[in-house]
Amino acid sequence: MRDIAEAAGVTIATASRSLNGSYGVHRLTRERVQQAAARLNYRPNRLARSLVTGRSQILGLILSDIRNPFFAEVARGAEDTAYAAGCDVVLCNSDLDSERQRHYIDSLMGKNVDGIIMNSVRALDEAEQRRLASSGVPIVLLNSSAKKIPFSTVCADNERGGRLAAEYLIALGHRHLAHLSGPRHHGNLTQRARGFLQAVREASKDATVRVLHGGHSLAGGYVMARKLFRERPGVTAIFAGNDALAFGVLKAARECGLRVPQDVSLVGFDNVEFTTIVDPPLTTIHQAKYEMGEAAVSILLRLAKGKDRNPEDRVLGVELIERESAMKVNR
Amino acid sequence: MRDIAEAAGVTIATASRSLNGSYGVHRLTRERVQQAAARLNYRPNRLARSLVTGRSQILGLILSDIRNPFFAEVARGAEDTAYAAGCDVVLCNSDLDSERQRHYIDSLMGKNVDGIIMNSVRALDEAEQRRLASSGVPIVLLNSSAKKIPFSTVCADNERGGRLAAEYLIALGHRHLAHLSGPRHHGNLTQRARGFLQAVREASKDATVRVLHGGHSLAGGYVMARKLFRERPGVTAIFAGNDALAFGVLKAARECGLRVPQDVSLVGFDNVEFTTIVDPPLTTIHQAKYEMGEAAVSILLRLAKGKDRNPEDRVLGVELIERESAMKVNR
DNA sequence: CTGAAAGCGCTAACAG
DNA sequence: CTGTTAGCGCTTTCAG
Repeated sequence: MRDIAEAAGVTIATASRSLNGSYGVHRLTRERVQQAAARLNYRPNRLARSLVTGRSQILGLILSDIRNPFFAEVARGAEDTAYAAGCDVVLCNSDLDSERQRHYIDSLMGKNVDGIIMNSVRALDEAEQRRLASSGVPIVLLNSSAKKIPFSTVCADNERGGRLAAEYLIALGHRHLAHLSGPRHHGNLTQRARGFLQAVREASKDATVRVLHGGHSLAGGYVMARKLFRERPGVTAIFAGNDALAFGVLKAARECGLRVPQDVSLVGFDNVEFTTIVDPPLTTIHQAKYEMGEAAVSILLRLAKGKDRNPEDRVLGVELIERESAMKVNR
Repeated sequence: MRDIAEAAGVTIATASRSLNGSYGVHRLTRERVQQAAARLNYRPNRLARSLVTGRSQILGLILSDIRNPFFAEVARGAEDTAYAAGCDVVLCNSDLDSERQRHYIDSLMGKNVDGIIMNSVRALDEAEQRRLASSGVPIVLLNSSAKKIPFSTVCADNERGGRLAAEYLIALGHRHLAHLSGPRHHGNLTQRARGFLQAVREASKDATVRVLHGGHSLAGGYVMARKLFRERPGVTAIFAGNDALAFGVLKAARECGLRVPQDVSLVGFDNVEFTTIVDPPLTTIHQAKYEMGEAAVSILLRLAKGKDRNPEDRVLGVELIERESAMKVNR
């Protein structure tokens, strides 16, 4: 920058003013500076700028695992809107591990990030959560925090999604249900389970539902489904807490010689792209993943502006997508 | 930092030395400083440090689209090794768009990143590529650049993978083949096509292969396959340039009432997780995706160390994974 | 409208 | 072993 100031015959202060929008520079001076900048193909050092302004144009994105297509979609939505706003996003895979989450939070804050998106904060104890919330860095969570700690949140109406699945399966005549729900105390999955169970009870006196816990991805669904099929408890329909789990079920079913949906109906949650190409195409609860990323970033950006710092909760609608993995009960 | 220096009764310089590893601080002094730091829960400002050291502990990752499971896997490998080395990675989705790539390169360099991983640099013209290569920032590409521009590269042996697919299909008796190859001049896909075509020619005089170009993801494969099936050219086997394309083929086949592999055999490339859960499980060429991310970062880190700045080319092996989407030709 | 000067938080010579 | 002093590249008062 010193170079271009010299080349344009001004001081570095005027150069700075010319390059940024700040008013109060003669039009001709500004043009001279800009030309000099272009000629020397000047690239501003954003670190230096951040050091003085206190803002970094960097957002943190702490997710369980980017290999989960759900998160990939959220990440893309987040990145696109960050891009539009001139921000970069740093990607952090936490595996929901508290150690790793702490590391990232520290690291991000040391970089003066303008905000952080986390899919969950449950791995941290309450004191840490409280400290996080009051650190001054805008934070948005991708599940309903439900706690008295004032984080912003963006999430789908998980409970409603669970209800939708239940009502659908009950309407198809199923009475012996199973629900694969991933790890206990996993925010979103827990809410889906709650909605599902409530709706089943409300809809039918004689329905039974067996709830299994395990991993939250394909492998977990596979393991739980194997267990379920081995014990042959006569369930005719399964609601998987997410599509990855449902894919695991599909795999297990094929291996066990069970046909979906003839032998067992299956409903997932998320509506990831692959639901359309598996066989049978998966009936599932749609949630707006890309839009969640968008929403999270836009909240962060608003918060970072500094005006109003009130947390915001945004809940996105869900919708049953009927495909071919569920059918009327046939016994 | 001033605060903890004061609290420990030393100058800020000694504080700095105590907190970093630099030798030459009395053990007791160091301990005092560290305790003070802990007590005031001090968090170093990494931007300030970067400003003076010139290194940022940030890596850039410019990919087409993180929603592609292949890239998600690479990203995870990259992020894990970056994490182990105390680096952050900023995620950039380029869609292979040159404008967006330029933006990210500028932005990353403005942040003094220690290195950049790009899946391809073909969208940039040669002058830009050359400028990039000589910018001083370590760069590694995820395809073989093949150009005289000295980028480091990490990629699978794509040509060999193509050959493997060809030899396999020919051995199964197929003579009327099709290859879905994505966009023209897409580095990796082009190499796979070359290997495939060469091996077909070498293996059989009377084999024909129809090559189609189009998108490089599920939707593209779907469109190409529809076209192919509509024209019914009697092909008995398809080699898709990647698994996403193959999934598109599967979808199109189901819609057209064609059975895989009875009516048409299918081989993919990548071996993403979903190959195991589609029906039929996809026979494909495995490439080490996670390891590519690892390798890319480790090269970057070595280059960033500053010692030897020679570019490095790492090519990872491939392997045919036989599942159920291909069988002996039956006519 | 422009220049001079202070300083963001930290590291790295160079003395002592 | 520790303190003093520059300065990384930029923004931002405060004067003029």
